[in-house]
Amino acid sequence: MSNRDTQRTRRRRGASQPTLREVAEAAGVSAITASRALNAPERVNEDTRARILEAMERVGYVPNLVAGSLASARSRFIAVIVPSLENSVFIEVIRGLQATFEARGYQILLGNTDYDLEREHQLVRTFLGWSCSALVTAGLRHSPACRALLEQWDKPVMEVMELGDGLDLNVGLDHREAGRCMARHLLERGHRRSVFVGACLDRDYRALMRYEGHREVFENAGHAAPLIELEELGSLEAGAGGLDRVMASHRDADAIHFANDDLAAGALLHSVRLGLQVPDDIAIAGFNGLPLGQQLTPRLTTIRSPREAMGRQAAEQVLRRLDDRRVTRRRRDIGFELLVGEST
Amino acid sequence: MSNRDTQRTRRRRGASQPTLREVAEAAGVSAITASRALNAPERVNEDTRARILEAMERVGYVPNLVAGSLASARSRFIAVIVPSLENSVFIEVIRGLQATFEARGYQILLGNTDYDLEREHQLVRTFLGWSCSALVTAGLRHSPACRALLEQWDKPVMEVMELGDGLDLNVGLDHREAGRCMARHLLERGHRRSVFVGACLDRDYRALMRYEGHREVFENAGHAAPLIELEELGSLEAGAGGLDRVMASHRDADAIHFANDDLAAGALLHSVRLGLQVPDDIAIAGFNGLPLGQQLTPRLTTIRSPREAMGRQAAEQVLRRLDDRRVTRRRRDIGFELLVGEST
DNA sequence: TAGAAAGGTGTTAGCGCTAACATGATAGCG
DNA sequence: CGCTATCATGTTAGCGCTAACACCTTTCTA
Repeated sequence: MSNRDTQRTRRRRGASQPTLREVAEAAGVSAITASRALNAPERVNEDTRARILEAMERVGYVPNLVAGSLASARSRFIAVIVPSLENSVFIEVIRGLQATFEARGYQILLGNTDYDLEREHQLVRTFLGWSCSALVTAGLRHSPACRALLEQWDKPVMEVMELGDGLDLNVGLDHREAGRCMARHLLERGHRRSVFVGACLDRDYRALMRYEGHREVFENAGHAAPLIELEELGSLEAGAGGLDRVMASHRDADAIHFANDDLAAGALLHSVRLGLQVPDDIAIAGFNGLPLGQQLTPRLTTIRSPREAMGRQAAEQVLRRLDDRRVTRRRRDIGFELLVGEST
Repeated sequence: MSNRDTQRTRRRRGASQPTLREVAEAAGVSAITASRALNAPERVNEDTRARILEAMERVGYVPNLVAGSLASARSRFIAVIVPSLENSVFIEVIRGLQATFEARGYQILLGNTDYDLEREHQLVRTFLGWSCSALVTAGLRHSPACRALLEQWDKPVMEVMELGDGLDLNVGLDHREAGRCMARHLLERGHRRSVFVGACLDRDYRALMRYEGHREVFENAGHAAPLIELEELGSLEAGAGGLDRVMASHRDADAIHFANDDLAAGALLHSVRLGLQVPDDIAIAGFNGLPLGQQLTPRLTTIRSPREAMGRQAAEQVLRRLDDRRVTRRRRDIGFELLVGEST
């Protein structure tokens, strides 16, 4: 008796939530049967299961998922790591991931690196500590320590956004080719003196890859491929500023290839204020295929990348793996589409 | 010996990650000291701590946060529940929350209800099962069961977006008053025949509150306050369609008060295509204060709500509570600002 | 009709960590 | 010098759940 009292004083939570054991007692079964009623219904007799569910309802049982994860050494978490939440591009990928994973009962753990590889490493460590079922990260670049950590991890790792030699699974598009594609289009339209305008290209290295594709095409055709780098990653205001800078420094430019649609749309809107005719005075092209570009007059020429679909496909590949089904291709090119508007 | 063998065969994970116990052995201390080296450094001698950290580094220790949470009955999770990820408004709030919580070492668990209160209840149950430290949810409306669950929960609950009688903490703005504010502005500018255009007002009930404020002002001034409801929540295309519908059904309208900036901007861009003069032929007003509206010509009259700041303030209030500091006001009006452009 | 297979449930022993209490050493004090 | 206070560390006992195995019953098979 005194022994029992001692034990009781050492309990952490006096009046905590009802536990599975209490539910089991209320239903006249063992704890493991109650556990199975939730996690493996097909292994429990139907009547027994109904009795257990009724007991759960009655006592107000809320499963302790932390305890379940510890015991089973897995959680229904999917770690998702992106470099930024400012950029609508990542939001759309997240949306695709979230919809697909949530429908299958997985919970997303969202991490934001702010374009810092060290921060990514730290997030990966934290997420591994949560026994995630899989990890999805934007991009193929990681710190060596982070790469090592992920390589020795035995669960699916998915890298999205770009295409290349990845750790495990990969769904993305070829940014260099996208840059080439737009450059070819500009040449076809007769624009020879095109300026590429990007921002923070050290962090937004996918935009840099697009520039490299652009430069390759222009230089192969015997033209220069000047580059202007802005300070702000992607906003309408920055795009307006970009147009001003091109007008000031490249007075003979006949086209601007912007790193993204936010910049391009900002420039297009600004061109109205400056009284410039697009594309006659200057052509404007973007990247992303945002709806805004299609609502402007003239419509923005851009490249649409299926971002939500990318998230969805990535999630499906990961789920295949989690279901122990064969993953047909570890690397999957999601492609892109040139949308020709009247701005070029 | 045979006993030990039996035990060994019953282990779940043969070659699992190194545990705290192994780190402790490597450093020549007990497990609890190693635990304290991470979670309560001030309670461990500096040299001992350095030795432990070095051992962790050496063996590649990754803390098992699931086990820690189970033992301590708390996690560093903050549940965040929003009705949609399509709407940039929620994204911005999430950004504010995320930045503030992440800086303090909390991890956000993001849930999307798709405007379904039953789904919200389910998410709340799941999140409580993860021993979250606090819960942030968008809006004051919940299912009765969900409300009951949250009321008996003993951790901070924060409701954001709107202002009113909440469960616990509340940071938001008065949408009815915002609707009144814009309506007064329209009257001041001489617009008497104003149409309110919203979308899915059963789900976007905050927009409905703005309409009610709008109607109150117009009716008190002796004018009608017609309402048109669109099918799509907020997109440029839907806004263009909204303008068409107003032109078709209210030929004498002199102003359109849109439920949000996406719709309003869509209409403004469409007005160019229709050859309408804004505001002379028709005035256009929005809500949200998106950057896009300020880049259009004419600039969009709208109401700016400080959404990222709302997220940040909400997070700070919750952190105060978690730090056991006094929360000065449980309800906090974040306010709004009328941005007058040339579109009215 | 014996034996195997399948179905349904229970017992036991942890998962890896930390709360609570315990202990020993050192410092501070009159 | 004995007393308490503080610091640094250790021992013990779970947190609530599920994997692994065990066992009994019922059904199927040859």
